[in-house]
Amino acid sequence: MESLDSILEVNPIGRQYMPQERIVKLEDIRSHCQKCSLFQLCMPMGLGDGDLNKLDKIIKRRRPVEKGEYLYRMGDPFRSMYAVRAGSLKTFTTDQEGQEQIIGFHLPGELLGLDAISRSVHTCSAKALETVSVCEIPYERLEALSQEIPGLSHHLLSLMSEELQHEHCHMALLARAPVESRLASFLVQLSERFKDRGYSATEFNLSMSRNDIANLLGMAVETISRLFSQFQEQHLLIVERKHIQILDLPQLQALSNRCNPAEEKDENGTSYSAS
Amino acid sequence: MESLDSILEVNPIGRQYMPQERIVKLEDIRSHCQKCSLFQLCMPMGLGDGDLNKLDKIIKRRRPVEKGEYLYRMGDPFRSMYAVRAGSLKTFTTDQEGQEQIIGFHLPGELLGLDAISRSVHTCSAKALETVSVCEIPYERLEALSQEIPGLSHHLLSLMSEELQHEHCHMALLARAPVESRLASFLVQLSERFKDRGYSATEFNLSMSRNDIANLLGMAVETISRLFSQFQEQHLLIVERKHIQILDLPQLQALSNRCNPAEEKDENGTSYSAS
DNA sequence: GCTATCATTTGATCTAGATCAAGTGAAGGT
DNA sequence: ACCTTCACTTGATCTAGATCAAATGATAGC
Repeated sequence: MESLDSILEVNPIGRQYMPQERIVKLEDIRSHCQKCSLFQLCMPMGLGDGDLNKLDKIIKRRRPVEKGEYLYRMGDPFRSMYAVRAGSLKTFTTDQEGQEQIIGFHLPGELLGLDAISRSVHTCSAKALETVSVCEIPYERLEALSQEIPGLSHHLLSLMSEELQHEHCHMALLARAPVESRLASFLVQLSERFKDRGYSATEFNLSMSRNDIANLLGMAVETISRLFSQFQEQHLLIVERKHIQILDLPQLQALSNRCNPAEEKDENGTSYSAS
Repeated sequence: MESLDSILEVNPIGRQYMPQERIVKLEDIRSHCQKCSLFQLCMPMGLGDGDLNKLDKIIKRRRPVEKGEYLYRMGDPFRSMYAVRAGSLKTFTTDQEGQEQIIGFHLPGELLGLDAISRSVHTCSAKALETVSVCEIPYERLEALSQEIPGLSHHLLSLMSEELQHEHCHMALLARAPVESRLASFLVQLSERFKDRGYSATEFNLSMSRNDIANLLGMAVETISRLFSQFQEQHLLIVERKHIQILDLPQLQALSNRCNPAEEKDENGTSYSAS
């Protein structure tokens, strides 16, 4: 019996968002972090075989989550973190008026749920954008394990710290960037994430609706639509429905004037002036 | 010789932003987490005396950072975290064009630097808004300590998770909220933080400029100014220069329609529809 | 295959909030 | 005490992007 890993691996480029065609019997699956092609993404530490086995043992597999279903909801008790194996999700909060605010989209190899640690309650909801397969990692056991495996808790901190950095960029985007930069930035980021996962950086499918993109980027659906058309006219990309082909990645990167480290240029004298 | 703790404690309400009037000789200060009035804020774990002493030993005190000076800069190697003892700072990133994006303001009892863990380089700069006194916590030693003190690394994770939650709220604010809500939300949050620190929830001084507030909230200075005037006309508050007196906190809370958990109302049938 | 529903596109307006342009007032340096 | 500078306020305009309004195309259920 084939594991989901290999199914994921044989998925042709740009098709990682297609529903799985094969049905995998739950009882036949073992987690096998060691063999998981995503391992480097979700737990990239220098673990020995023994440690890997320990980690392996606490990881549970869940029944795949179908498109539109929740992995967890805001307010649910926090018991586990999740690593995406295949498919994609969105996480979002809901305010008093029921207005949804999307926090992010999550691709294979990414961990979610880390924001719930402090309150032991999920502070956002996670909903499948398409059929999703996840590894469930009971937090209590992970924490116990981190006493045994040095470096594990540093790794978790490191992951959260990266998430914080990413959100800082996103804040800058929402606070200052014009709409073109926002969408460009979104696309460049997606492109990078696909590349990291071994997929094409220039051709992929969007699993989320225009509405979701608009929501994430703090703009109206219509604006997203117009921008896609505009980018296409400018020969930056070709878009057809969910399918994106990027033609001019450098130009998109230029547009997405991201809040990059701005590479230490310490020769400016303005530094110490109070503002 | 008086420690900074007691200086902080005797500061009259609403004056925590005033520069310290006393000069404290560095060599006379011991950290003394045990006696620090802020301890509950920065390290609220159930630590025994032994553990407290261990923590105490690794904490260094730095020369106060004067207004306008940097505690650290984006790109600096990450070696320590910092706990604010007195005064306040802002953290911000700088993009390629030198545009600054403020991430947040930091009050006594708050930790900063956690976002730098993953890259071992600071990803934002921290600048004093007024004279600031901080405890420096060398990260390497803290990490070593977390092997000895169970709960310490959970606490760090918990702190970061809270920061993530806060930034999710802030993202929702930037993405959707009208300007009145943004400023109201900012003020309500400040009020809560002051209250948590034992200060007045309704009367305080802003250590940051209108410009900084505008930057944080993604709007123009002029808009901030107009809103302060408007809120004053509506008798929500009295503002004079840096000094704020909140008259109608409930109304401000109502305005700041924050991305609150929206208290589980699970009876809605729309839940499982794909979006 | 047919139909209802929903996502997306495109065009036409409208407006919240930015930008521009003067003032005004505080604070800090000499 | 005076001057310079810089933070803040207030008013007038301008515009990016939202909202409103159709039309079109895709998808799912029957």
